[in-house]
Amino acid sequence: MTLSRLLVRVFIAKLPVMKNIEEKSKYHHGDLRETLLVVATEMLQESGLKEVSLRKLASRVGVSRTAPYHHFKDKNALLCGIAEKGFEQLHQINKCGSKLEKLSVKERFYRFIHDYIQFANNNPELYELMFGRTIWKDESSTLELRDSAYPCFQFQVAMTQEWQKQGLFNVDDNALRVSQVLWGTVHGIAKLFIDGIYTDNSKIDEICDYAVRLFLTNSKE
Amino acid sequence: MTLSRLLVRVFIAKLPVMKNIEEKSKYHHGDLRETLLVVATEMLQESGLKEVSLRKLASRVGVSRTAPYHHFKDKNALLCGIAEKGFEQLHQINKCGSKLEKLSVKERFYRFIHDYIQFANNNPELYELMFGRTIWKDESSTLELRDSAYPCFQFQVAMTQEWQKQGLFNVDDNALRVSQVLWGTVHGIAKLFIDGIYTDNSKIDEICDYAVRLFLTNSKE
DNA sequence: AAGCTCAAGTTGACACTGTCAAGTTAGCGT
DNA sequence: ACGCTAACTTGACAGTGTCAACTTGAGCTT
Repeated sequence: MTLSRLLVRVFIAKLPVMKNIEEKSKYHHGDLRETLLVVATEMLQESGLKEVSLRKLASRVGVSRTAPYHHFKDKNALLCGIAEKGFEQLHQINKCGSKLEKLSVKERFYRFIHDYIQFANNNPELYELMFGRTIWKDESSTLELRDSAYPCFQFQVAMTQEWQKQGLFNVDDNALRVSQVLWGTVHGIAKLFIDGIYTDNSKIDEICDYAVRLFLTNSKE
Repeated sequence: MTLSRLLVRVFIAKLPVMKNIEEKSKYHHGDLRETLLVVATEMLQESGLKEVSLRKLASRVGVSRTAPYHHFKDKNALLCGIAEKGFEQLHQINKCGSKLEKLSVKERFYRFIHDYIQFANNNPELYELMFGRTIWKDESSTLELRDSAYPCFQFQVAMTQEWQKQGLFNVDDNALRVSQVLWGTVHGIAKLFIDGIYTDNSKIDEICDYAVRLFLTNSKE
């Protein structure tokens, strides 16, 4: 939080735009867009989605209320920008998990489910935003958001195909459909925890275990 | 919508509070609480959660901005009131589905999954409210809400136990955990549709089929 | 070097929100 | 007939997203 903000400052310092090293009298901010994203993400994770307001954000960054509008069409576009980065993170996690070749397929499958729900639970507000209707319903998602989210979705289908090949699921089944059900399951469990309906976080691992078990009792591997 | 509102009016007419049949000069509304719930539900289903504002609601009911505060502590309490009725509906659907004794267990299981997702899809805004963090997170749920939601949750565990007894799932497995995973799956799929991430509604049935298949390939029945 | 352009930043304003405090109305039981 | 009190009212406040109109200043052209 303080660190990430510091990194932005360093980044700013490197830009040719800055006249001198001291940050005084900076009518032009330098890289306001990036700073807004970073600070907004901080606010999101600290106090939740409904606490993120453009005005508070602007004042926290030290800029006027309407300055953000020169970098984001509206609030929704800003939120899409935050979510974008979230999808890159999640995609990264999935890629890492599928590369662990020392593990058996079953173990990798367990790892996927576990890591996914862990990510959601570690970043509840970000996850809420990434998969919430705020940014998806009514065609409100940005093009850039879709560009970062769709590869993440597709990767999950690809993983499912791999699991099918390795005998975890029937190869004849439609991979997209299987993946949609699997994703539904992890998404649903994650949401029920995040939204406060499943309240006992200490049972997360146990529930993941059961999810794996229910899907794999009949697998060949 | 028009019907439900009419019913309320009829209800009002029956109340001794009303001085005369014509609805003029009604400083005291009669049954404002119920009317607010009905009209708010209409607004919710017509235009979505974020379009429901106390002020619009009040003006639509024909009452001053702050009148609702004499029947609901705050906006959250009103929303909880709406959700309450939703849970009673859902509970009813589950009860009906489990009573169809002509069907086989497998068919009843399919029926549960299908009906659940159908309910969510037919009442997307209501479902969003019922299971959203708006009313659940931060201890914001009303006592009355919990009184209507918990039985609904428990019924799903009871159904799971029944399915275990009938050989659909291992009897030795913890029913609560199995039910949590099953519910996670239907909830997740429902949410992904409602929130606009799964967009092709014509594939709902197919996805339900796969969900059932993935869970039941190893069942004894 | 002077001047122009145009993105980046500014203030003021508007309509909307939830909610509180203080006042008014009228139905009920005594 | 009279008050009590729940139900309902208006006024006010702080907060929101967003638009229109204005200012600033960095960088290119001449």
